[in-house]
Amino acid sequence: MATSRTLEPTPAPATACCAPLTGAPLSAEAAAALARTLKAVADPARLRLLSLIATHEGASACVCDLTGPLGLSQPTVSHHLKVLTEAGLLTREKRGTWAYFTLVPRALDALAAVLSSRTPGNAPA
Amino acid sequence: MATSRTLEPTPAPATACCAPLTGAPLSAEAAAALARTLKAVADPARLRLLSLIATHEGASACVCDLTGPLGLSQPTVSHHLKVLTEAGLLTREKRGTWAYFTLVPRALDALAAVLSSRTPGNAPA
DNA sequence: ACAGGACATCGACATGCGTCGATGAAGAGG
DNA sequence: CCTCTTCATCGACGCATGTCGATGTCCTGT
Repeated sequence: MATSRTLEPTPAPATACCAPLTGAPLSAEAAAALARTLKAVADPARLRLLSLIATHEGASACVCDLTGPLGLSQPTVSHHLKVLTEAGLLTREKRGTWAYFTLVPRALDALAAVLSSRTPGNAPA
Repeated sequence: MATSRTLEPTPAPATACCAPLTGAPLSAEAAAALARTLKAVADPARLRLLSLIATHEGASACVCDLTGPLGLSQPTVSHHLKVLTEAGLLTREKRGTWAYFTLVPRALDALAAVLSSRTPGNAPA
């Protein structure tokens, strides 16, 4: 629904950037944004997808490589991959007939940093 | 449905303990357990609850302290606190008429550690 | 004993979400 | 040109979940 069409594939910037969570009370907007990203990860199928892609050769895999291990239909896998991509956790690259999905390196770490009380120390890169 | 009834209030031990996620493919059971804990956190109201309790004096708060800032009804807040408690993220302590909720120190960090590719290095304690 | 406050539970409602089969679009190959 | 494979989208179904008002339980204070 929304207004009309969301053409941008990644409206959410992976995470609310930097909210310690245990440091200061979250605003309603920050909580909603963070929850949206967390909801993308809080699913068994999507967790396994992230894990499968991460451990795959080259850290990238196509849909046909994932339907088997997951035991889900191709449309369902495609749907989950879209959710993860829109959450900023995966990138899609079309190579000929195949679509290869690669996980965004820093995305999961950023999400983890928000949850933990942290002290990130230094910028990783 | 599961089998029948889960009488134990905390069936999930906060997290699947130690699953790098980006290290080896998750099993269906591990993914389900991890998703169950993540689902408890993937909610705006519950994220704000965690944040409010963490930043509260003594890192513990009663229900009456939380309904106001959240803007939700008392039964709803009580429900969310129950979900967080059953996920192993909060502990409930009844003091007289009031019920004080405190967040389990290591729980969020453990969850964050599973998400990030990490390198735990040393036990944080 | 009685009244009042704090919290949990119950039942109900609306919405969201995961899953599938069927169909459509895009490219590779004979 | 035609066919086959790969993937995305559509429509639909059923279950899970967030929210509330009403009610019940426990404790405190008069």
